[in-house]
Amino acid sequence: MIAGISTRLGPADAALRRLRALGDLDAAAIAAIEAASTRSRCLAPHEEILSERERISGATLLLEGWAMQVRVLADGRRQILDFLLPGDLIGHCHQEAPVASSTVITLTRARICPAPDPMVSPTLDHAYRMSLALDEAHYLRQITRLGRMNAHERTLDLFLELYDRLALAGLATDGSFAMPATQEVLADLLGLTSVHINRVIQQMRKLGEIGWSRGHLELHDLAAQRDLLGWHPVHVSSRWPRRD
Amino acid sequence: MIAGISTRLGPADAALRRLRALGDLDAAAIAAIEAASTRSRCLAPHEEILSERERISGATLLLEGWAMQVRVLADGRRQILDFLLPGDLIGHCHQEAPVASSTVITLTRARICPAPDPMVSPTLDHAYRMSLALDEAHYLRQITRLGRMNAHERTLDLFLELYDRLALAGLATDGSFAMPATQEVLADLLGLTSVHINRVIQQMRKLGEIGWSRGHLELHDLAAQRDLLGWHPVHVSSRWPRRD
DNA sequence: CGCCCTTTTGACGAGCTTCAATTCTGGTGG
DNA sequence: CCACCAGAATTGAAGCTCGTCAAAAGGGCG
Repeated sequence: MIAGISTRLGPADAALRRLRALGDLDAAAIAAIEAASTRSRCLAPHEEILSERERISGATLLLEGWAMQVRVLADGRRQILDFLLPGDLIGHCHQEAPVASSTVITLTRARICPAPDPMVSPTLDHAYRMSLALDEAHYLRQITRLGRMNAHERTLDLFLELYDRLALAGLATDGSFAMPATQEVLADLLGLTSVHINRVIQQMRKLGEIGWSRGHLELHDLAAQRDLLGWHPVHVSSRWPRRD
Repeated sequence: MIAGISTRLGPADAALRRLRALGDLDAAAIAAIEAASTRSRCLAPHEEILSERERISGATLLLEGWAMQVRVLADGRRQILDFLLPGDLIGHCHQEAPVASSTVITLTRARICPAPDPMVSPTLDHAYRMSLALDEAHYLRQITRLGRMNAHERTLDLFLELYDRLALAGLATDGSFAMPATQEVLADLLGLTSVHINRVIQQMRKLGEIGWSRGHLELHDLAAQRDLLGWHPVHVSSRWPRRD
């Protein structure tokens, strides 16, 4: 079992919570996820899950821990495209003979398992599609962050995104959550240097916007920060439509 | 007919070429596209095709002209997320009851039609999936551009992307293509100001990297520029697998 | 021909980077 | 239990890229 994660819950617990939040799952879907999670395997930090431009064998479900999609330029500059959190799908895509569009590396110790086939239940298929739509929303948000926000806004906006995403999996409440990324990792995601991120973070602490110590992040006024950044709930689609 | 576009070709010509480049289309697919293109309609520049957070009625196919996915911050800052070029699908997504993830506006005069239902042919369905995968690749490329490239690299990288995308639809050859975007539009896509874009462009002209006048852009050494930026062909998937 | 949008230019300032050194922290072994 | 170590956070000084403001020049279309 991974340190810092409750042992009273099944290994798929957070992931299951997230998928259920994306759409009601029927018994078949839940059983399939629980079955898949028994074939999970544990990864150390910085282990590669997918390699850019290599074939993907099948979709993977991230059960515990964080991972990141990464792209590295010829001269070594690194851009982190997105974080992957418990319950996120890795290498899930739209086509046969798929090829990884980016490298995926664990950030922390992590547990993964093969993602159950969406054919087992239309509700699971729906949840997967929602997950894909959310991925796209995250990319668009990241583009906006990098293109048109300053360092302070980028950092705050990222924290708000992480809070909402982790809350889906039950891993964040009351504006606070476990934050395993280093400032250097944040810098590579936000298109900044770790030195500058550090200065921004210190200012945010001074202003009382956040608290961050020992891997635990606290957002002090969610509502105020959200409308500072023009937040509105991500709403990619309605719930799984029920037949009346 | 739209000025500057050959009148000897059907209105769906460039779009059809692009989709055929994404995977061999069978007769049913081609017929469906040609049928859909007879129900096309013409839009003026700056007309809205989709509105963020509103319901999408169905996917749209861009036949001629350019459009752009846009997001506007509360204080008016604008980020262009991506350009949409002839043959691109608009509002194509993974789920029922879909909601637009961003606003889509025409950049030039444009012609659109309802995208034919992918159910008419598995080859068409495959082309649509390829198109989705390419969209994702464009987002990731845009994130990398904004996060880890300087102004000069961003501009060059964008031009190379546009060249490759337009070439798919037969709208670019020998390193040159019609470029309808203003420098201000480029700035809003590349996360810069139009003043700075202007200075970068002038430098590129002086260095002999590009020529750009009267809406026509020329890249002077594709190969050299490509490996300057670590280019490699976008390869999201194999062609439609043929049954042996 | 004249208007409006786009491009271009200049001067100045701010935000972020770079480099380098120092302090802190959590984990390890004696 | 404490000394030690490596990675992470922090600090300072200096400089460059890019933004801002403002004004002028160009170019296409009615």
